[in-house]
Amino acid sequence: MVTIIDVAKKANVSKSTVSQYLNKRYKYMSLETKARINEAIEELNYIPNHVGRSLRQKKTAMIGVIVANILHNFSTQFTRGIEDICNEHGIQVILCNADDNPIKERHYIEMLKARQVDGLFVFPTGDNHDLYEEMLKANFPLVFIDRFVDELDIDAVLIDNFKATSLAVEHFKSNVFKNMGILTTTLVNQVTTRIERIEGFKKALSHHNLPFHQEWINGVEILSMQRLLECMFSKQKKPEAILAGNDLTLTEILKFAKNKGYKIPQDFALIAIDHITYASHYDPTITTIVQPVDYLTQEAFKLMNRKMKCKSNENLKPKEIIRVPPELLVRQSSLNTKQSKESGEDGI
Amino acid sequence: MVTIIDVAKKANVSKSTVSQYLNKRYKYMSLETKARINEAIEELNYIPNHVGRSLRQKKTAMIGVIVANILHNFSTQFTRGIEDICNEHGIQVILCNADDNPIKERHYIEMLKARQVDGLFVFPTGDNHDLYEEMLKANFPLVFIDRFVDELDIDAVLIDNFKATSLAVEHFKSNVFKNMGILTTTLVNQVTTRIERIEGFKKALSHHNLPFHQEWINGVEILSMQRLLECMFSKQKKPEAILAGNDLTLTEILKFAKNKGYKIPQDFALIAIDHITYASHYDPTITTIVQPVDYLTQEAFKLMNRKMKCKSNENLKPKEIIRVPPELLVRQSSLNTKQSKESGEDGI
DNA sequence: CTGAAAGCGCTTACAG
DNA sequence: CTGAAAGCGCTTACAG
Repeated sequence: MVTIIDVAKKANVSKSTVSQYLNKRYKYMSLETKARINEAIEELNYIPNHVGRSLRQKKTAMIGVIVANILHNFSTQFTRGIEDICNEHGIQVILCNADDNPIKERHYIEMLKARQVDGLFVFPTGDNHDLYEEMLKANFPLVFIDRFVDELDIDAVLIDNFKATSLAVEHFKSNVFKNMGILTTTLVNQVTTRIERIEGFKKALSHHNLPFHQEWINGVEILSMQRLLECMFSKQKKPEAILAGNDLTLTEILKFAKNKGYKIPQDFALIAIDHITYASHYDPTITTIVQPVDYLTQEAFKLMNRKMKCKSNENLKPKEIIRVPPELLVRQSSLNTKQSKESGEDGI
Repeated sequence: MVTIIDVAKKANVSKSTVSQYLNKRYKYMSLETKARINEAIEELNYIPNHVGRSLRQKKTAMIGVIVANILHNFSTQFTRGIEDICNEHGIQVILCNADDNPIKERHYIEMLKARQVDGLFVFPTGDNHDLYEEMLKANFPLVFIDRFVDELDIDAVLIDNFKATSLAVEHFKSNVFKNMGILTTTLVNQVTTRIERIEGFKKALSHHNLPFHQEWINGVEILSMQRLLECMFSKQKKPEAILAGNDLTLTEILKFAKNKGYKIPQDFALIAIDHITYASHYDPTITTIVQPVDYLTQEAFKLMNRKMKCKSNENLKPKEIIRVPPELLVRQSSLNTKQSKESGEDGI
């Protein structure tokens, strides 16, 4: 392992000077010295040890990302996006998957703090308020993604869930569907997301004077979804249109339709929130409401960057919740075949 | 920030003793000292700084994973699996996406080495032989995944491509398809994977005395696939069955079928290599050849672990290429509707 | 059973 | 314009 001392010896300077060179502080450096150091580095194939630097500088140029559940496509999208941006800034990303498990989340937060990451993006599982609060007090750069915690003044970036649900309801309405429901995943602690999507859906129904059916408004665990759907569709009165709250829910609904022989959109119309890889070639093509992930990651990074830069609490703005606007991509699954015969934007 | 010195002061011992405690070397430690240190740690809410430890111990308990292209589902599967195992061993994973770009790959390798990762899993893009060789010489723990480089003695873990392609060919044959083709992605440098799947396919054809059609055996860039498929299907003689070399290729084939109105398996049968999320509820359900990811990650970790443990070259085994056996999951897309009416294993 | 000292590879005032 | 010294937070022989 070649170190800064080896370079210094070879170039006949002190390690201080080599360090100046490495940090591009050329101001007072003679061209000749610069050239000699450069040469030594090349010859020795020297790569500065980031651990030494991190210890001394008390920063690591690493940030942690703890996703609640890596199986959601959105987690992967966010990770890719943020990694790209961080990479441009010389920051490395450590990815952790809490698996919807607050205990794992706690473990990762502690691990990442021990590793002295400069900041943390968390999709909070919602059960480690003491840890969050501690980090907040210590002024540790922390940004929540996709979810936030009401009681804590921690910044967050997330989709505008009210906009998303109302886009869905309006689109269903304009396709002359009246009786609609929403299905989404939920865990006991993910209060915000669940409340927002479900509340947003209810609000939109009432705003548009659409009938309200409590039994079609559900947030349940993935494992209960087949049973719930069977139950819903065994009744006399069935929903005409369903909004899937996320990609994993969509999978369950499609499985259900396939197994029971329901045709979409003839038997029920369908919209899914989230980017769905196969949306444009599924049969039928699937109407989706997508998050502008690029914009979202940019905003998230901006927030983080500001926090990483300011050391004192003083120049901090109050809690900021950034809501990015979702977009409706109309395809076949949500079109009323009895009313209109046009196909989706990139359909058949 | 509380350090080991704060703990030492509070517990009235030296920092050496605290360090012994932290490293669970209790052998010569009085119970009373132990209790005092434990108490001090609790009270101060002390978390040992991993950077200091890393610098001193010359190891970081971090490993890097550089995937060639994160869009392949297999990359995500591998990452999840290896992260789980590493986590059990107290190792953190840093994930990087080379985006099929050797320049990015080089950049990441250098970055991760500067960060002193203890080992590296790489899905090699195939164009940084000098770097690989350098690491090999330096006895740096390096394991290739999914691909390997012929000329270099670097261990690798990958699917048995010959088995995979022959499973597909045999299954097609037993469904009385004769005229089959293979389509897969390729980049100039991914020589091994491409050769193996294409060679394996050819071998299986000849082994089973099946007709060989050079024009149906292709490895091209994703962006050229639609054009290629159009061309293939515009000819008088069309393939009866197609093997998709991976998930991204499958997407292109499904898009093509959808856009051109081809029915699967009536117009052509289809098998895909890789785990496909929607395989079991797509219409038709899709026959796949999946990699045993758990087994694969375990083998990969075992190799890595062995390399991380032995310092000298001496007790190293010669180059090891571990090939994990793929599994065929029969569903509807590959069944000959003219011959048999049974449906897939988990289909309608 | 415990502590003083050295050192991991860097950076950063500061002196000259 | 360059270098000596101190120190970041740990661990590890070694001494007692």
